[in-house]
Amino acid sequence: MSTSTPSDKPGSIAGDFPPDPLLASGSFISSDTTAGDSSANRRPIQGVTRVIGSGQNVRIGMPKGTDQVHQSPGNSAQRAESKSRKRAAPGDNWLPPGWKVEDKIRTSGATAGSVDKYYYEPVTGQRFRSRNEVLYYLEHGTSKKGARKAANTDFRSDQFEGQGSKKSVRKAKEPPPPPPLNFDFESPPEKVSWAMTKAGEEAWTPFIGDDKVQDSVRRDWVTAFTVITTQNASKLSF
DNA sequence: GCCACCGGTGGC
DNA sequence: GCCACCGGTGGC
Repeated sequence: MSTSTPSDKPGSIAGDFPPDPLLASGSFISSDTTAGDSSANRRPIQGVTRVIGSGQNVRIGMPKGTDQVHQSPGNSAQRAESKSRKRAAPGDNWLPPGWKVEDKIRTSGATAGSVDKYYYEPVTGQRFRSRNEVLYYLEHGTSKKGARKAANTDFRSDQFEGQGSKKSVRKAKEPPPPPPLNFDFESPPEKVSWAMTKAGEEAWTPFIGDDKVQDSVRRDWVTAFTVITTQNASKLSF
């Protein structure tokens, strides 16, 4: 019983939304969709899964009365974050707004009971298996391994970049193009307004003045934000 | 010892 | 061939 009342918020505004997604790191509201049947589930036996918005971390399930640790988030979530190898993400604070995290609990095998985390890109629904994969995607705009396919179908091709160019057809193996981090830190937009274009959806569209910000630009923002907060967090001096 | 990450594989 | 899942490992 998903209870996502589409019609609440009596006098909900419509003009100026306060929080700029780029500034609010882990805060995000997500209606509890996916009741566990939508699409992913081809196998007969499957573990409990839980999709949540970024910013929180829920762990549920527990095959067989195994009494596992009762997670106690506490505040130890600010330990080592510098290293880029393992054990890097305390929480999911590094996740850009809109991304979903799915905790999948294994139900069989020698590792039954352990949890796998999957990250979903908000627009395409692409799935990633680790923080590294997500960061790579954010920075390169593509995943290393030809991407596992998307689950969603909310494509929104950018309607620009004319230049009548012939879009290179993705070659099987081709080193990713130069770092696509395009953000002018020197002179960022003075004001950005975010409007919800689809009620009930997490589709916020940025506007600068009356001009809609290109989706590709929006992505650059996300990338810049992520890069900064995850790789240079301690040395900000812009 | 814990746990994030990724390789590899088996089912569809 | 695609995709979800498990196994195993290496870093902490």
